[in-house]
Amino acid sequence: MQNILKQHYDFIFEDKLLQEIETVGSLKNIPQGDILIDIGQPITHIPLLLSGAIKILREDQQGNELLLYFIERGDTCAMTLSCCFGKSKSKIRAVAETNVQLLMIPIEKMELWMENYQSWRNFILESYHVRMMELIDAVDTIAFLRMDDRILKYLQDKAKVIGNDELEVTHQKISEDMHTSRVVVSRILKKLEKEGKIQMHRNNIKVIKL
DNA sequence: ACATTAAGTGATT
DNA sequence: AATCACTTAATGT
Repeated sequence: MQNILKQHYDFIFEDKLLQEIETVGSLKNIPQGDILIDIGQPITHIPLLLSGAIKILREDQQGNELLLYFIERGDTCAMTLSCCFGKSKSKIRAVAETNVQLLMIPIEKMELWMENYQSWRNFILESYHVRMMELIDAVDTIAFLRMDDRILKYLQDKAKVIGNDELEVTHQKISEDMHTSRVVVSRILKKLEKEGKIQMHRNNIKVIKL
């Protein structure tokens, strides 16, 4: 575990902080598909992502989901950070996109480290910034791109975060993430395949244009 | 062989 | 782009 921690955070955190993280943090392995944090849940820990990828979803009153963005290793969840400061509950749902390895830090450490470690302050601020940009990007995607571009972007992002251009996914699942109907997804995927951007098989889509 | 689930298609709004 | 109704194809039992 020391190794994994060092591997991703060695250049970010100072040695003393790394040691503290090690003693205070608890290592967690989450299998693919598990919900890490759901809407309305209070936040008790800050997750540091060691490996794998997480997708962040929003949900409407009817229970329809909408994908906001993915989080990759070396990142943390900005929602969690925001909740720590505001002492509010989660406004989003986080689902393990792949098997995920996390280091959970109790939120009590947040303020303490903010005061004592410059590297921690920088990390938090940087995370906020990066996440804010992601969110703007997500809004642009939803507001300005048409469904076919949105789906292509979705497939590319997904391929990127899992590090594999072969996606095991059904049209139905895509439609849920994109908040549209399966029929629309099928038609658009068909179009993308004709354009040579993807290849389709049952339960499997290969992304050509990355 | 049959049931189930995934994907394709035309028509309508 | 959404929805309906229906078909076809793949897969599990």
